[in-house]
Amino acid sequence: MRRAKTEEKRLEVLEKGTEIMWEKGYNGTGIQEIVNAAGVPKGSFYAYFSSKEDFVMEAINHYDAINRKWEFDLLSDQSISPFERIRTMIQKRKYFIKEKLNCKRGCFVSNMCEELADVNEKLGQLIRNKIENGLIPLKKCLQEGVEKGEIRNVFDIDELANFIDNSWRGAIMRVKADQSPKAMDIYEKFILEYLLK
Amino acid sequence: MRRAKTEEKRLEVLEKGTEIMWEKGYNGTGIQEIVNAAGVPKGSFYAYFSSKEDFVMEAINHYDAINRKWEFDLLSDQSISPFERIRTMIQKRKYFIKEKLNCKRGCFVSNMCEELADVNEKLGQLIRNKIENGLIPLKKCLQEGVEKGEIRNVFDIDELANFIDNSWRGAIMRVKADQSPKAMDIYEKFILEYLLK
DNA sequence: GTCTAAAATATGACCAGTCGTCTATATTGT
DNA sequence: ACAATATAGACGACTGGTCATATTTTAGAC
Repeated sequence: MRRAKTEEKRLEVLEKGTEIMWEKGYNGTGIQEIVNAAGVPKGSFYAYFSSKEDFVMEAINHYDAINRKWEFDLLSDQSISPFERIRTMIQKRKYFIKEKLNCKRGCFVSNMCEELADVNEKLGQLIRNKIENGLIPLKKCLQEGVEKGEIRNVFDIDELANFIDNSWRGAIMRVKADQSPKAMDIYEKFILEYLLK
Repeated sequence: MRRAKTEEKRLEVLEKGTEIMWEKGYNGTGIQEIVNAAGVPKGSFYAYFSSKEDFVMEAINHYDAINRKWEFDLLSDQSISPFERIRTMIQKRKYFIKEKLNCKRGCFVSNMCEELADVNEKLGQLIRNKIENGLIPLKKCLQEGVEKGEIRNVFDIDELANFIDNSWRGAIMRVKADQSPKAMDIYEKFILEYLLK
Protein backbone atom coordinates (compact mmCIF):
# COMPACT_ATOMS: atom_id res chain seq x y z
CA MET A 1 0.00 0.00 0.00
CA ARG A 2 0.85 3.65 -0.37
CA ARG A 3 -0.09 4.15 3.26
CA ALA A 4 2.65 1.91 4.59
CA LYS A 5 5.45 3.61 2.63
CA THR A 6 4.28 7.01 3.73
CA GLU A 7 4.24 5.92 7.35
CA GLU A 8 7.71 4.47 6.96
CA LYS A 9 9.11 7.69 5.52
CA ARG A 10 7.36 9.71 8.20
CA LEU A 11 9.04 7.65 10.88
CA GLU A 12 12.42 8.09 9.24
CA VAL A 13 11.98 11.86 9.21
CA LEU A 14 10.93 11.73 12.85
CA GLU A 15 13.93 9.70 13.92
CA LYS A 16 16.56 11.46 11.83
CA GLY A 17 15.14 14.80 12.88
CA THR A 18 15.19 13.83 16.53
CA GLU A 19 18.85 12.88 16.28
CA ILE A 20 19.79 16.21 14.74
CA MET A 21 17.74 18.26 17.21
CA TRP A 22 19.16 16.18 20.04
CA GLU A 23 22.61 17.38 19.03
CA LYS A 24 21.98 20.89 17.74
CA GLY A 25 18.87 21.97 19.61
CA TYR A 26 15.48 23.14 18.39
CA ASN A 27 16.46 26.56 17.11
CA GLY A 28 19.77 25.24 15.81
CA THR A 29 18.08 22.77 13.48
CA GLY A 30 16.34 23.72 10.23
CA ILE A 31 13.60 21.83 8.42
CA GLN A 32 15.83 21.66 5.36
CA GLU A 33 18.55 19.94 7.34
CA ILE A 34 16.11 17.35 8.61
CA VAL A 35 14.60 16.48 5.25
CA ASN A 36 18.04 16.33 3.64
CA ALA A 37 19.19 13.84 6.27
CA ALA A 38 16.08 11.73 5.77
CA GLY A 39 16.29 11.90 1.98
CA VAL A 40 12.84 13.39 1.64
CA PRO A 41 11.67 16.52 -0.21
CA LYS A 42 10.93 19.51 1.92
CA GLY A 43 7.26 19.60 0.98
CA SER A 44 6.77 16.15 2.46
CA PHE A 45 7.75 17.40 5.90
CA TYR A 46 4.55 19.41 6.01
CA ALA A 47 2.58 16.41 4.80
CA TYR A 48 3.83 14.51 7.86
CA PHE A 49 3.85 17.31 10.44
CA SER A 50 1.80 20.45 10.56
CA SER A 51 4.68 22.61 11.85
CA LYS A 52 8.12 22.51 13.45
CA GLU A 53 6.44 22.79 16.82
CA ASP A 54 4.21 19.83 16.01
CA PHE A 55 7.28 17.90 14.89
CA VAL A 56 9.17 18.43 18.13
CA MET A 57 6.14 17.38 20.17
CA GLU A 58 5.99 14.11 18.26
CA ALA A 59 9.74 13.74 18.62
CA ILE A 60 9.48 14.14 22.39
CA ASN A 61 6.62 11.62 22.54
CA HIS A 62 8.54 9.11 20.43
CA TYR A 63 11.78 9.48 22.36
CA ASP A 64 10.00 9.28 25.68
CA ALA A 65 7.96 6.20 24.74
CA ILE A 66 11.10 4.23 23.86
CA ASN A 67 12.87 5.06 27.13
CA ARG A 68 9.76 4.64 29.22
CA LYS A 69 9.27 1.11 27.89
CA TRP A 70 12.46 -0.55 29.05
CA GLU A 71 12.66 1.47 32.23
CA PHE A 72 9.16 0.46 33.21
CA ASP A 73 9.87 -3.20 32.45
CA LEU A 74 13.08 -3.10 34.46
CA LEU A 75 11.77 -1.15 37.46
CA SER A 76 8.78 -3.46 37.89
CA ASP A 77 10.71 -6.69 37.35
CA GLN A 78 9.81 -8.76 40.41
CA SER A 79 12.59 -11.28 39.75
CA ILE A 80 15.20 -8.73 40.85
CA SER A 81 15.38 -6.88 44.16
CA PRO A 82 14.23 -3.23 44.03
CA PHE A 83 17.66 -1.85 44.86
CA GLU A 84 19.23 -3.99 42.16
CA ARG A 85 16.66 -2.77 39.64
CA ILE A 86 17.66 0.82 40.29
CA ARG A 87 21.34 -0.01 40.10
CA THR A 88 20.76 -1.77 36.78
CA MET A 89 18.79 1.17 35.43
CA ILE A 90 21.59 3.58 36.24
CA GLN A 91 24.16 1.30 34.69
CA LYS A 92 22.15 0.82 31.52
CA ARG A 93 21.71 4.56 31.19
CA LYS A 94 25.42 5.06 31.75
CA TYR A 95 26.28 2.43 29.16
CA PHE A 96 24.02 4.04 26.59
CA ILE A 97 25.39 7.54 27.05
CA LYS A 98 29.00 6.44 27.18
CA GLU A 99 29.03 3.83 24.43
CA LYS A 100 26.22 4.88 22.11
CA LEU A 101 26.33 8.66 22.49
CA ASN A 102 30.04 9.04 23.19
CA CYS A 103 29.14 11.28 26.10
CA LYS A 104 27.44 13.75 23.78
CA ARG A 105 23.90 15.04 23.34
CA GLY A 106 22.66 14.37 26.89
CA CYS A 107 18.93 13.70 27.29
CA PHE A 108 16.70 14.91 24.46
CA VAL A 109 13.85 15.83 26.80
CA SER A 110 16.20 17.73 29.12
CA ASN A 111 17.66 19.61 26.16
CA MET A 112 14.25 20.62 24.89
CA CYS A 113 13.31 21.59 28.42
CA GLU A 114 16.28 23.93 28.81
CA GLU A 115 15.71 25.52 25.43
CA LEU A 116 11.93 25.69 25.23
CA ALA A 117 10.12 25.17 28.54
CA ASP A 118 10.23 28.87 29.43
CA VAL A 119 9.37 30.15 26.02
CA ASN A 120 6.62 27.89 24.69
CA GLU A 121 3.69 27.10 26.93
CA LYS A 122 2.50 24.02 25.02
CA LEU A 123 5.93 22.42 24.88
CA GLY A 124 6.54 23.29 28.52
CA GLN A 125 3.37 21.45 29.45
CA LEU A 126 4.35 18.37 27.43
CA ILE A 127 7.86 18.25 28.87
CA ARG A 128 6.61 18.71 32.42
CA ASN A 129 4.19 15.87 31.83
CA LYS A 130 6.90 13.55 30.48
CA ILE A 131 9.20 14.19 33.42
CA GLU A 132 6.40 13.76 35.94
CA ASN A 133 5.05 10.51 34.45
CA GLY A 134 8.55 9.13 34.08
CA LEU A 135 8.84 9.12 37.86
CA ILE A 136 5.94 6.78 38.52
CA PRO A 137 7.72 3.42 38.06
CA LEU A 138 10.69 4.71 40.03
CA LYS A 139 8.48 5.71 42.94
CA LYS A 140 6.86 2.27 43.02
CA CYS A 141 10.24 0.59 42.97
CA LEU A 142 11.62 2.82 45.71
CA GLN A 143 8.56 2.09 47.85
CA GLU A 144 9.14 -1.65 47.46
CA GLY A 145 12.78 -1.13 48.37
CA VAL A 146 11.88 0.66 51.57
CA GLU A 147 9.35 -2.04 52.48
CA LYS A 148 11.97 -4.73 51.97
CA GLY A 149 14.46 -2.81 54.11
CA GLU A 150 16.88 -2.32 51.22
CA ILE A 151 16.51 1.44 51.26
CA ARG A 152 16.76 3.77 54.27
CA ASN A 153 13.31 4.42 55.63
CA VAL A 154 13.77 8.13 56.22
CA PHE A 155 12.61 9.62 52.94
CA ASP A 156 9.45 10.98 51.50
CA ILE A 157 9.28 8.65 48.49
CA ASP A 158 7.92 11.33 46.21
CA GLU A 159 10.73 13.70 47.06
CA LEU A 160 13.31 10.94 46.81
CA ALA A 161 12.24 10.00 43.28
CA ASN A 162 12.33 13.64 42.26
CA PHE A 163 15.78 14.14 43.72
CA ILE A 164 17.14 11.03 41.98
CA ASP A 165 15.71 12.08 38.63
CA ASN A 166 16.66 15.76 38.82
CA SER A 167 20.20 14.92 39.89
CA TRP A 168 20.51 12.52 36.98
CA ARG A 169 19.61 15.27 34.55
CA GLY A 170 22.28 17.46 36.11
CA ALA A 171 24.83 14.68 35.88
CA ILE A 172 24.33 14.07 32.17
CA MET A 173 24.44 17.78 31.48
CA ARG A 174 27.89 17.70 33.00
CA VAL A 175 28.81 14.61 31.00
CA LYS A 176 28.08 16.63 27.90
CA ALA A 177 30.14 19.58 29.11
CA ASP A 178 33.13 17.39 29.95
CA GLN A 179 32.60 14.78 27.25
CA SER A 180 33.52 12.40 30.03
CA PRO A 181 31.41 9.85 31.93
CA LYS A 182 32.89 10.92 35.27
CA ALA A 183 29.79 12.80 36.43
CA MET A 184 27.64 9.69 35.90
CA ASP A 185 30.03 7.50 37.85
CA ILE A 186 29.96 9.95 40.74
CA TYR A 187 26.17 10.07 40.50
CA GLU A 188 25.87 6.30 40.70
CA LYS A 189 28.12 6.09 43.72
CA PHE A 190 26.42 8.90 45.62
CA ILE A 191 22.87 7.77 44.95
CA LEU A 192 23.41 4.09 45.58
CA GLU A 193 26.01 4.10 48.34
CA TYR A 194 25.58 7.34 50.23
CA LEU A 195 21.91 8.13 49.79
CA LEU A 196 19.76 5.02 49.42
CA LYS A 197 21.73 2.62 51.63
CA MET B 1 35.09 61.33 27.31
CA ARG B 2 33.90 59.39 24.33
CA ARG B 3 35.63 56.30 25.69
CA ALA B 4 33.58 56.17 28.87
CA LYS B 5 30.24 56.48 27.08
CA THR B 6 31.20 53.75 24.68
CA GLU B 7 32.16 51.44 27.49
CA GLU B 8 28.89 52.18 29.24
CA LYS B 9 26.84 51.37 26.15
CA ARG B 10 28.86 48.24 25.58
CA LEU B 11 28.08 47.02 29.08
CA GLU B 12 24.40 47.73 28.58
CA VAL B 13 24.36 45.66 25.40
CA LEU B 14 26.19 42.89 27.23
CA GLU B 15 23.76 42.85 30.14
CA LYS B 16 20.56 43.25 28.15
CA GLY B 17 21.77 40.65 25.67
CA THR B 18 22.64 38.22 28.44
CA GLU B 19 19.15 38.54 29.89
CA ILE B 20 17.51 37.81 26.55
CA MET B 21 19.78 34.86 25.76
CA TRP B 22 19.27 33.57 29.28
CA GLU B 23 15.58 33.30 28.51
CA LYS B 24 15.50 32.45 24.82
CA GLY B 25 18.78 30.67 24.27
CA TYR B 26 21.67 31.40 21.92
CA ASN B 27 20.04 30.40 18.67
CA GLY B 28 16.71 31.81 19.77
CA THR B 29 18.13 35.31 20.16
CA GLY B 30 18.98 37.61 17.27
CA ILE B 31 21.47 40.49 17.23
CA GLN B 32 18.62 42.79 16.21
CA GLU B 33 16.65 41.86 19.30
CA ILE B 34 19.62 42.57 21.55
CA VAL B 35 20.42 45.98 20.12
CA ASN B 36 16.74 46.96 20.14
CA ALA B 37 16.52 46.10 23.82
CA ALA B 38 19.66 48.05 24.60
CA GLY B 39 18.58 51.05 22.46
CA VAL B 40 21.67 50.87 20.30
CA PRO B 41 21.99 50.77 16.51
CA LYS B 42 22.75 47.40 15.02
CA GLY B 43 26.05 48.49 13.55
CA SER B 44 27.36 49.31 17.01
CA PHE B 45 27.08 45.70 18.11
CA TYR B 46 30.04 44.85 15.89
CA ALA B 47 31.98 47.78 17.27
CA TYR B 48 31.62 46.22 20.73
CA PHE B 49 31.87 42.52 19.87
CA SER B 50 33.56 40.87 16.95
CA SER B 51 30.81 38.27 16.51
CA LYS B 52 27.83 36.63 18.18
CA GLU B 53 30.15 33.89 19.41
CA ASP B 54 32.46 36.50 20.91
CA PHE B 55 29.46 38.15 22.54
CA VAL B 56 28.28 34.99 24.25
CA MET B 57 31.78 34.28 25.55
CA GLU B 58 31.87 37.69 27.16
CA ALA B 59 28.36 37.18 28.47
CA ILE B 60 29.39 33.92 30.11
CA ASN B 61 32.47 35.55 31.62
CA HIS B 62 30.45 38.47 32.94
CA TYR B 63 27.68 36.32 34.39
CA ASP B 64 30.14 33.94 35.95
CA ALA B 65 32.27 36.67 37.50
CA ILE B 66 29.26 38.15 39.32
CA ASN B 67 28.16 34.82 40.78
CA ARG B 68 31.68 33.71 41.58
CA LYS B 69 32.26 36.83 43.62
CA TRP B 70 29.62 36.49 46.30
CA GLU B 71 29.86 32.71 46.41
CA PHE B 72 33.58 32.89 47.00
CA ASP B 73 33.15 35.49 49.73
CA LEU B 74 30.46 33.44 51.42
CA LEU B 75 32.15 30.04 51.15
CA SER B 76 35.40 31.32 52.60
CA ASP B 77 33.81 33.38 55.37
CA GLN B 78 35.56 32.16 58.51
CA SER B 79 33.01 33.81 60.80
CA ILE B 80 30.41 31.17 59.88
CA SER B 81 30.73 27.41 60.19
CA PRO B 82 31.42 25.58 56.90
CA PHE B 83 28.11 23.73 56.97
CA GLU B 84 26.25 26.97 57.59
CA ARG B 85 28.06 28.63 54.69
CA ILE B 86 26.82 25.94 52.34
CA ARG B 87 23.30 26.15 53.70
CA THR B 88 23.36 29.92 53.22
CA MET B 89 24.64 29.57 49.67
CA ILE B 90 21.82 27.22 48.75
CA GLN B 91 19.25 29.50 50.35
CA LYS B 92 20.58 32.58 48.59
CA ARG B 93 20.51 30.78 45.28
CA LYS B 94 16.97 29.60 45.96
CA TYR B 95 15.87 33.10 46.89
CA PHE B 96 17.34 34.56 43.73
CA ILE B 97 15.71 32.04 41.42
CA LYS B 98 12.37 32.15 43.16
CA GLU B 99 12.03 35.87 43.81
CA LYS B 100 14.15 37.49 41.11
CA LEU B 101 13.70 35.02 38.25
CA ASN B 102 10.20 33.81 39.10
CA CYS B 103 11.44 30.25 38.67
CA LYS B 104 12.31 30.95 35.03
CA ARG B 105 15.51 30.98 32.99
CA GLY B 106 17.54 28.60 35.17
CA CYS B 107 21.32 29.09 35.14
CA PHE B 108 22.73 30.96 32.16
CA VAL B 109 25.89 28.87 32.03
CA SER B 110 23.91 25.61 32.24
CA ASN B 111 21.65 26.78 29.45
CA MET B 112 24.54 27.66 27.18
CA CYS B 113 26.11 24.34 28.10
CA GLU B 114 23.06 22.35 27.02
CA GLU B 115 22.70 24.28 23.80
CA LEU B 116 26.30 24.77 22.74
CA ALA B 117 28.83 22.57 24.54
CA ASP B 118 28.49 19.75 22.02
CA VAL B 119 28.44 21.90 18.96
CA ASN B 120 31.07 24.56 19.51
CA GLU B 121 34.49 23.53 20.72
CA LYS B 122 35.59 26.96 21.94
CA LEU B 123 32.41 27.60 23.93
CA GLY B 124 32.50 24.06 25.29
CA GLN B 125 35.99 24.71 26.62
CA LEU B 126 34.95 27.99 28.24
CA ILE B 127 31.87 26.49 29.89
CA ARG B 128 33.81 23.46 31.15
CA ASN B 129 36.34 25.83 32.61
CA LYS B 130 33.71 27.95 34.38
CA ILE B 131 32.03 24.92 35.94
CA GLU B 132 35.34 23.44 37.02
CA ASN B 133 36.68 26.63 38.58
CA GLY B 134 33.38 27.33 40.27
CA LEU B 135 33.90 24.21 42.37
CA ILE B 136 37.13 25.34 44.01
CA PRO B 137 35.68 27.42 46.87
CA LEU B 138 33.06 24.74 47.52
CA LYS B 139 35.74 22.06 47.80
CA LYS B 140 37.71 24.12 50.29
CA CYS B 141 34.61 24.74 52.35
CA LEU B 142 33.61 21.07 52.32
CA GLN B 143 37.13 20.09 53.38
CA GLU B 144 36.89 22.45 56.34
CA GLY B 145 33.51 21.02 57.21
CA VAL B 146 34.86 17.50 57.27
CA GLU B 147 37.81 18.56 59.41
CA LYS B 148 35.48 20.21 61.89
CA GLY B 149 33.32 17.09 62.01
CA GLU B 150 30.29 18.88 60.59
CA ILE B 151 30.22 16.75 57.47
CA ARG B 152 30.36 12.97 57.25
CA ASN B 153 33.96 11.88 56.69
CA VAL B 154 33.18 9.23 54.09
CA PHE B 155 33.42 11.21 50.87
CA ASP B 156 36.03 11.98 48.30
CA ILE B 157 35.80 15.77 48.55
CA ASP B 158 36.34 16.27 44.85
CA GLU B 159 33.51 13.91 43.98
CA LEU B 160 31.28 15.39 46.64
CA ALA B 161 31.67 18.91 45.30
CA ASN B 162 30.94 17.68 41.79
CA PHE B 163 27.84 15.81 42.91
CA ILE B 164 26.51 18.83 44.81
CA ASP B 165 27.06 21.13 41.84
CA ASN B 166 25.76 18.78 39.15
CA SER B 167 22.65 17.99 41.16
CA TRP B 168 22.00 21.67 41.63
CA ARG B 169 22.04 22.20 37.88
CA GLY B 170 19.54 19.37 37.51
CA ALA B 171 17.33 20.85 40.20
CA ILE B 172 17.10 24.28 38.61
CA MET B 173 16.41 22.73 35.22
CA ARG B 174 13.41 21.13 36.87
CA VAL B 175 12.43 24.41 38.50
CA LYS B 176 12.25 25.89 35.03
CA ALA B 177 10.17 22.99 33.73
CA ASP B 178 7.71 23.21 36.61
CA GLN B 179 7.92 26.94 37.16
CA SER B 180 7.91 25.93 40.81
CA PRO B 181 10.65 26.08 43.44
CA LYS B 182 9.82 22.57 44.69
CA ALA B 183 12.86 20.90 43.11
CA MET B 184 15.18 23.36 44.90
CA ASP B 185 13.54 22.72 48.25
CA ILE B 186 13.95 18.99 47.78
CA TYR B 187 17.55 19.56 46.74
CA GLU B 188 18.33 21.55 49.85
CA LYS B 189 16.81 18.96 52.13
CA PHE B 190 18.55 16.02 50.50
CA ILE B 191 21.98 17.59 50.28
CA LEU B 192 22.00 19.13 53.75
CA GLU B 193 20.07 16.57 55.77
CA TYR B 194 20.53 13.22 54.07
CA LEU B 195 23.91 13.55 52.40
CA LEU B 196 26.27 15.86 54.26
CA LYS B 197 25.09 15.20 57.81
C1' DG C 1 -5.37 -7.88 -18.76
C1' DT C 2 -5.53 -3.03 -20.87
C1' DC C 3 -6.86 1.69 -21.19
C1' DT C 4 -8.28 5.90 -19.22
C1' DA C 5 -9.83 9.51 -16.21
C1' DA C 6 -10.14 11.05 -11.74
C1' DA C 7 -8.32 11.21 -7.14
C1' DA C 8 -4.38 11.26 -4.17
C1' DT C 9 0.15 12.34 -3.23
C1' DA C 10 4.97 14.01 -4.03
C1' DT C 11 7.76 17.79 -5.19
C1' DG C 12 10.82 21.87 -5.11
C1' DA C 13 10.49 26.63 -6.57
C1' DC C 14 8.90 30.30 -4.09
C1' DC C 15 7.20 33.56 -0.26
C1' DA C 16 8.06 37.09 3.14
C1' DG C 17 10.87 37.58 6.81
C1' DT C 18 15.11 37.12 9.57
C1' DC C 19 19.81 35.72 10.24
C1' DG C 20 24.82 37.30 11.24
C1' DT C 21 27.98 40.30 9.17
C1' DC C 22 30.17 44.09 6.74
C1' DT C 23 30.95 48.52 4.60
C1' DA C 24 30.13 53.12 2.89
C1' DT C 25 28.71 57.18 4.91
C1' DA C 26 27.68 60.46 8.70
C1' DT C 27 28.96 62.31 12.92
C1' DT C 28 31.95 63.52 16.40
C1' DG C 29 36.16 65.26 19.02
C1' DT C 30 40.52 67.45 18.49
C1' DA D 1 40.79 70.01 8.32
C1' DC D 2 41.65 65.73 9.98
C1' DA D 3 41.36 61.41 12.49
C1' DA D 4 38.40 58.51 14.98
C1' DT D 5 34.20 56.63 15.92
C1' DA D 6 29.17 55.76 15.25
C1' DT D 7 25.66 54.38 12.41
C1' DA D 8 22.24 52.84 8.87
C1' DG D 9 21.23 49.81 5.94
C1' DA D 10 22.64 46.65 2.26
C1' DC D 11 24.45 41.86 1.75
C1' DG D 12 23.84 36.99 0.67
C1' DA D 13 22.34 33.14 3.02
C1' DC D 14 18.98 31.04 5.35
C1' DT D 15 14.37 30.56 8.03
C1' DG D 16 9.63 28.15 8.54
C1' DG D 17 5.97 27.53 5.61
C1' DT D 18 3.00 27.35 1.10
C1' DC D 19 1.28 25.94 -3.23
C1' DA D 20 0.92 25.12 -8.21
C1' DT D 21 2.47 21.54 -10.76
C1' DA D 22 4.06 16.82 -11.70
C1' DT D 23 3.70 12.22 -10.63
C1' DT D 24 1.66 8.12 -9.06
C1' DT D 25 -2.13 5.31 -7.57
C1' DT D 26 -6.68 3.89 -7.95
C1' DA D 27 -11.19 2.50 -10.00
C1' DG D 28 -14.24 1.56 -13.59
C1' DA D 29 -15.03 0.39 -18.58
C1' DC D 30 -13.97 -2.61 -22.00
